[in-house]
Amino acid sequence: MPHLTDPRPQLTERLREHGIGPTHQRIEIARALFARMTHLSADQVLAAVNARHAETSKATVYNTLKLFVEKGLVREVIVDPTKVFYDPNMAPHHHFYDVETGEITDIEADRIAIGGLPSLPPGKVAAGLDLIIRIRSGA
Amino acid sequence: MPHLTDPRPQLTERLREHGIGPTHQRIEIARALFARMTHLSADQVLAAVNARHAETSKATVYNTLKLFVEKGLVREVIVDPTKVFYDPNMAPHHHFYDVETGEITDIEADRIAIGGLPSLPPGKVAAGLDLIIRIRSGA
DNA sequence: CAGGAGTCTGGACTCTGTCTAACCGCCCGC
DNA sequence: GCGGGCGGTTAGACAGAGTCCAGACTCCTG
Ligand SMILES: [Mn+2]
Ligand SMILES: [Mn+2]
Ligand SMILES: [Zn+2]
Ligand SMILES: [Zn+2]
Repeated sequence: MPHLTDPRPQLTERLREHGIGPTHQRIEIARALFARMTHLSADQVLAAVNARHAETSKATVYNTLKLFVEKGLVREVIVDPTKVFYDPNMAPHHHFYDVETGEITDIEADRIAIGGLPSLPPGKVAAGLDLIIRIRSGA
Repeated sequence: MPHLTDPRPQLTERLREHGIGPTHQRIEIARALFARMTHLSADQVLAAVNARHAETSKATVYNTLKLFVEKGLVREVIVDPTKVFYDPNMAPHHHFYDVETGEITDIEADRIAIGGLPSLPPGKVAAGLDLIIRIRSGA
């Protein structure tokens, strides 16, 4: 009996709740994201999942991350022009992005008030609102 | 005598104000951006500059856009995970991003009030604040 | 005219992400 | 048990954005 509870049954349940068939690879990818609760790139997910021994291909990591986004299990964070990060925190929130280190930090949404949002162009609906505060080490 | 005034002297002056030596290629790249006053990708700049006949290499377009950003002549807009857009509008402002068409539209900064910004991590200074409203065609 | 700093360039290269066609594994009907 | 079917996985080829490099060009200066 492991000291800490095995997270896999919880992850399996979470995948099912989102209409995602829980395969071995999908559970491991979800575990990489939800165990750390940090912002990981596809490459970092691939490395994390295959850390002990090769389990999952690059194609499956990309396919699965796209599926997770479609199903609302994780969201994309677009701050670095060279790669997408995946965020297991689905609560409304914003981000600090350190342009020197690449570090991404959450900002709780209710700490920030955004007022006077303009009306959307006709026939359009909002699909998301991203607020990114770019920071660097002090002058 | 051309019907409209030649924009090149004005562009030359603008480059000099930013400490950028005004070469032929740099003037043409600046013209592509400031004549249109829209958000262009590096590829679109390359195409615009070479529309009549080949004038400027891909390497020079990338080098020059990076130089323009360093010198504060234009800014990057990071909304599309596959490419960077360059924005000649340096006034503080935000963006609509249509996730279906890729269209980027400006939102004047003074229409939006952002309150309760959290204190920055210690030793860090703000390098920029980006607000992106992702939109798509209505349900 | 020689030297040198700054700039420009083709093309090779890297990296992220996509695609394809084969393959695997599980379930289900027989 | 046996044969299909079907969703899922895979290696590796491929595509596109962006970088790097070594050579060439431009222009100024001594
Ligand atoms: Mn890129
Ligand atoms: Mn990319
Ligand atoms: Zn986050
Ligand atoms: Zn803009």
